[in-house]
Amino acid sequence: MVDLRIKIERGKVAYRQIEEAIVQAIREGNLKEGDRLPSETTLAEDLKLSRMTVNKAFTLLSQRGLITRVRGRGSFVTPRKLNQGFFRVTSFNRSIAEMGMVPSTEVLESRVEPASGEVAKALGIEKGAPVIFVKRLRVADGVPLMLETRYLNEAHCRPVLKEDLSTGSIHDILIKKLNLPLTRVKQTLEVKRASKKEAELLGVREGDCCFYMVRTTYTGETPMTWVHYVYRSDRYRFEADFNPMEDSLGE
Amino acid sequence: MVDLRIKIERGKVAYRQIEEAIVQAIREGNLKEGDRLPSETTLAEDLKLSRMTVNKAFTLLSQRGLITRVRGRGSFVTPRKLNQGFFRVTSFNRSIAEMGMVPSTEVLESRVEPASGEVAKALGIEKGAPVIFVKRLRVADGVPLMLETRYLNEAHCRPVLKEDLSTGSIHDILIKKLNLPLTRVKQTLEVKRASKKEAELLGVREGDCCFYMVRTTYTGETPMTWVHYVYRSDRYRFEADFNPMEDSLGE
DNA sequence: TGTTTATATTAGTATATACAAAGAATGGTT
DNA sequence: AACCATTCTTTGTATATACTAATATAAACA
Repeated sequence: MVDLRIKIERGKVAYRQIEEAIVQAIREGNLKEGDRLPSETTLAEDLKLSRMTVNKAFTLLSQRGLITRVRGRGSFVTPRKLNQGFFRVTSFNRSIAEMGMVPSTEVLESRVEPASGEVAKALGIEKGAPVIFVKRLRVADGVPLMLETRYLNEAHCRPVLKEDLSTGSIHDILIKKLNLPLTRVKQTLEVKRASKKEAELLGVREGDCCFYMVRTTYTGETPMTWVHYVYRSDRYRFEADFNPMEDSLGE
Repeated sequence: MVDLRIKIERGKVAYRQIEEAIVQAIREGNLKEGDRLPSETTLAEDLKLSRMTVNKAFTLLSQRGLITRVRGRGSFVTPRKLNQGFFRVTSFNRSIAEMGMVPSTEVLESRVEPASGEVAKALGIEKGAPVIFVKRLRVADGVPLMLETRYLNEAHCRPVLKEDLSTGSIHDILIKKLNLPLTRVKQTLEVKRASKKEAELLGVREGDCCFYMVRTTYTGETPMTWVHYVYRSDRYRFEADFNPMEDSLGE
């Protein structure tokens, strides 16, 4: 059994502190995949809290997929791939943080260049018009997970270049700093073999299969960004949990 | 204030019944966007349950995004206008038709068998209980595209076996003929290499990368089907087109 | 009239308790 | 050894209670 050494401070929400402490323990390796957590009862006694408080923390961790609970046996750290909702646009940083890992970003390239025919078509601008080009490697706990190649509509997104692209999400910058609400998303997802360069950056072998997502985001009817994502398929999976309501699954 | 007319049966989990009743009220239009729900206290009194039980149901509904709770004001049905298309999954037949091809289906296997541990767990039934097993090859213009392995909750879906599984969608049969609305979908999507048998059926080489989707569909909180899909990744891709507003707002 | 103050309502959190249900461990019987 | 029943551990659910914090409402006041 692992000793968690959690210190509960008063004034803050207790079950969140438990949750956070366990996420951190997982992140730091003090809790590894398959490790058993203290039982709700013993942890409650240790922390001088009610079992229901610990129970609530465990329930939330279980809902996040971080732990698996089995009645009569105990609670265990879930071994799992990383998840991302395919039908959702969440920031990379947020989803990684939710999995209990530390996200980081390496900016590989970043410049203004004239749009190629393909880019111009995707962004609905004229060929040769300026676009912002950003290439970044997204990392979780030091492990490269995803390669992002992004083109932004320069006419609307120019101030992005002044921002620090190695920490924040571009998504957030557009919404919060440039006040460009993303009102529509179109994306496709397929499987692609890693090129030599992609394989090097992602730390896989050339020819390994990756998820390949292409996404266009719009403000109103104006395309703002066109992004290609290459995800390692051994470390990533897409997850969705939704209410289809009525007829959406039919045929 | 809307009268929910919920009837709590004993023997079933109470907070799930509340959850389900409210989801159904929303689906049937008895609760509309922005409508206020009864307060936790009054609903608890009505149903002769503890407030904490109602609180748990409301918390879950809030986590699912179906209701919004404001301390001091009450709980309200979340407006979903901005999310149209968010909960959509383009079905196999529809996407094939959209590409201008003719979908067809070959039923490979179809029988009732006792549930393995894994299947039992997925469907929330007892190991060894009967399940309907269906294996089908989905084809477009004569080209095999997807292999579907499906387990159905026999207790609820028995009449499915009388239906023609080579044309219609099983979803349609459940919804229209058995009156089992599919109210919730959970699915994961990853990349998998084709086994020898899968490769033969799909007409690809063994070890080729495929999409591998696992989907559980629910009627209320009861799992109805558990399906594994293996898609040829050279011929198939996933598309989405939706409005992400709500997700973009949150931090 | 407009503003402040007190009060009621409502969700958020925390506790203590109780029993149910699933799994593990034990011990005895055949 | 194999099998069965019993007991223990652990999570799952439900209840009753208490207090906090955000909001709304009503009353008091200037």
